[in-house]
Amino acid sequence: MNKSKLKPRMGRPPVLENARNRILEEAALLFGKDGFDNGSLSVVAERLGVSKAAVYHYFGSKQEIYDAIIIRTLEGLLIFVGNSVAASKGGEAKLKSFMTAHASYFEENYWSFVCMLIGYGGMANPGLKFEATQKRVEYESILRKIVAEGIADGTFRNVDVTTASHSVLSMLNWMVRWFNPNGPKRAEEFALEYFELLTLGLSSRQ
Amino acid sequence: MNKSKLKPRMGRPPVLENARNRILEEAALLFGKDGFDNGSLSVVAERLGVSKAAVYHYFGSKQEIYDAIIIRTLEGLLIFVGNSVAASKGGEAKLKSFMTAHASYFEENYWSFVCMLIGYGGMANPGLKFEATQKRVEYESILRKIVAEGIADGTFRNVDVTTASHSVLSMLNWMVRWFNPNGPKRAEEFALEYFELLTLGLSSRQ
DNA sequence: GTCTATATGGTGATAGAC
DNA sequence: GTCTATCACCATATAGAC
Repeated sequence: MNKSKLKPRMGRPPVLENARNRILEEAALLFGKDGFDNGSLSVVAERLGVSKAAVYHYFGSKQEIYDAIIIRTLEGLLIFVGNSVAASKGGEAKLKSFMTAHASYFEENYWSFVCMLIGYGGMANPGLKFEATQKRVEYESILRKIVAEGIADGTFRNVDVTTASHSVLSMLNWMVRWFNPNGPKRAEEFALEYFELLTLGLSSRQ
Repeated sequence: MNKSKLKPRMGRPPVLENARNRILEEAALLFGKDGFDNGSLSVVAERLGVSKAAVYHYFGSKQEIYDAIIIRTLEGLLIFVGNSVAASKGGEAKLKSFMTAHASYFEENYWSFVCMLIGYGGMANPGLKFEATQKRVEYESILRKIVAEGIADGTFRNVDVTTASHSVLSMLNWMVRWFNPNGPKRAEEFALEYFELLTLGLSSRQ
């Protein structure tokens, strides 16, 4: 008999301040933990205290949200690591800066970074936005330049630039496998240890 | 009017020979390419020419199929790499064997391996079967032993065993990011290059 | 052992009121 | 800008016939 709604609206619905950013952050947390497919936008909406439809007001699709996370994370990485490297002089110092800055940024933006790594292409993801691919190439080229210049000025041995660059990125990115954000060890420490191992080498031969 | 089925069965339905294995192979291919969530069992069934229900006759759930792929792949890796290492003498030779055998096995069992890497735990997967975790630890301990013995007999510098082991596994596993199964370069070549770089070091200092 | 048919449930996405 | 309500879809998984 009672036709009135259970929860009559008393006024205007709450406005979501800084909506796009908050959605991206919540989504990154969710996708990072549960994966892109398992992370539901209903949960994102719920956590922000709005409806799912409200989320769709700001982004056209789930994929669009994911892409935005990746692009944003890559952009930040590029700037942060780029600046850090630029502030160092000499091949070894630059390489060390690259590695520790990368690790720092990874830890600081943990879930977004995890998001990026799991959908990173890697296993041949053709849907990846061109913009992201471009930024990734740009990022890798910073590292390649460090290695190439180090070889040119005699700081580094005459190794293959691609092999060396890839091995650095492998160690840094696979760190997600060992790193625990709540653990005692900072990502930067990992990076430093890798740096020393890689530059000095494992072998005791001279 | 015609009540007869379009495709009346002439006899017994086809028997799926070696059913479990064929399901695992087809599923590994699918999961590796599309991911666990996107890979549908309907497709597996279709490709094998049976119904989805038939697949469920052999496995209780989708997760069970996935787990079986991982376990099987890890078991094979453990045996293959273990034998290869055992056949080599000396720290450097053993490490080289470990790395090249790992790469070989990776290439030979490409899609299953990709399956394993994407759901590998890494990003804190609590659902991972205990059996898989155990095998992973066992596998890692082969490598740790190589490094530790190499340090003990003076072949290697006195590095941190965990750091060194992790850097080796990082390079090998993140290879999935650069390796193209249809490309000109074999996985073993990657591994060899990483081996040389890691043992000799990047720096030209003596 | 395999089939057809269906239960069940959750997802992304949309329409239209306010 | 946000809501409620709902659509359309497709997945896993199951029941029961043959």
